[in-house]
Amino acid sequence: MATSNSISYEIATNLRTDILRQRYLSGERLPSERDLASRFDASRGAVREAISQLEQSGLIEVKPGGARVKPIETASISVLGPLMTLNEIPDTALVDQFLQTFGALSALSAREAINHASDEDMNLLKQLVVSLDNQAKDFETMQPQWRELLKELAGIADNLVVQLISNDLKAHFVEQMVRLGLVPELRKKIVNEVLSSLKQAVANRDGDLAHASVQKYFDEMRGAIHKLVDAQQKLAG
Amino acid sequence: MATSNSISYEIATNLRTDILRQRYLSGERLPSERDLASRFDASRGAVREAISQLEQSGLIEVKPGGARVKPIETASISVLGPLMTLNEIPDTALVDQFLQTFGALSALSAREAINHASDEDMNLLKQLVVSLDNQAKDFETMQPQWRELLKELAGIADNLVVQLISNDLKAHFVEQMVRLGLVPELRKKIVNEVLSSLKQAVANRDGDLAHASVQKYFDEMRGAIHKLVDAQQKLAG
DNA sequence: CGACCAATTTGGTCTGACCAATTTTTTAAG
DNA sequence: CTTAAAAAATTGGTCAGACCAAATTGGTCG
Repeated sequence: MATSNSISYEIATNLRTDILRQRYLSGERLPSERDLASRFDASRGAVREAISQLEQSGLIEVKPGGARVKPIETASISVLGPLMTLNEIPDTALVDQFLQTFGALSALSAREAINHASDEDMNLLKQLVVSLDNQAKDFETMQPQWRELLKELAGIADNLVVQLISNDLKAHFVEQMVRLGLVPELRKKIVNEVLSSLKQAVANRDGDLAHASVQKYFDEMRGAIHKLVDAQQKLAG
Repeated sequence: MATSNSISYEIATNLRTDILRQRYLSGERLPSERDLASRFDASRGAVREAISQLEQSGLIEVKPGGARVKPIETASISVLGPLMTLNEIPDTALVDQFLQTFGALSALSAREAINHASDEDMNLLKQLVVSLDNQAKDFETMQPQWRELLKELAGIADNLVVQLISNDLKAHFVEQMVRLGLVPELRKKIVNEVLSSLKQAVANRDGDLAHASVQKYFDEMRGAIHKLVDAQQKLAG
């Protein structure tokens, strides 16, 4: 959890929030380390560690003379989580973009997994899919098994790049969604269709069908979450 | 450039390499900060900054008592670049995985861009595609324009998540490919097909076709690079 | 052999200092 | 008054030495 206590962590969080909230605009200079140290009532060392983190996440560029804020678009994925929790209600567009992207990567994993799975892998996948299909079709009960399935698919696909990306996305995003209580209501009809085609894909070793199935599931989630967030936003006025 | 000079950067690079080379195995404890300081002939502060970077990239977990190495699969994308440059000849599977993943994301961008582009955007895209088509079909001359096109597509698609991921992938990977002299030889026939369908996609606002075209281009690259790396590996024995 | 306790080690933080590069201010020249 | 050069102040990079609390280690005792 990256030393979730610790002064430097606190400072980094504070500065990151300020930058993402555009309290420091892109191109602007950050206060000097000495300033920040006294402002946060900490030592320069602690401030430097915090700044080092922000630098590695691409939010600032620090060089002799001063540290400057960089445009958000040039940052690293690690800013996604903080960006998500900036407001009580998450940014609809951002959530949608996340689901779209994560969906594409998951679908990719699914295709590759099915195409390259060993017989043993296939048996495991069959079990998981059947078990998913035999369950109540509401999001919350299915979610853990979906994650298990996706994790298994990722493992079988054995694509380190996707895996690393997914780490970042999950670490910095998925948990936030759960924390924010974003529980979408999926249409049973669609879910059944997805599960059905997924079973078929596993049975016939049809990677493309698996790809399409997973894609469809994420698209359904996108729609559902969109509605949900819209509703939340109306409540909040 | 993340303060590419600086002692702490050097230390971080050294330790990262050691970890990726599995000189420190997963679960193992790293030497203490004081040890590392004397070993690198640096101050503890510098070592701490280096360690802070490794921690943020998910390679180690540091807590009172000692820092432990984590399994690579749980790391962040930022380790891709270092992983790529570990050996003179890049890991074939890794390059392939990268192209597959980056291709999927680019294809996604292309579809979304075409589907949501303004008339102005479309005109720009038309220009870029035509300009690409009017060119020699070898990789090196086309590459800059391809990157320009992909960048433009990403901008129009306006998917921050994809953008951030691409930043990491590019920063930590693409430049390494260029540096390693990985210049694939694409088949002109395929490239022409891709460009042709891409033109058509732009002309007809066909997002799915754009998706398929970009995908096809990356697939061709995968094949070409695969051959190329194989050849290099044979040379190196 | 296992449970318990003291000594040691380790990370987290602080203070204060020095250097080189950069920025800002002052000064001098046109 | 503008501009260019020089001096002063600021800033990041690094170091040394110190203290604390948590964790590890090693020895001791039941």
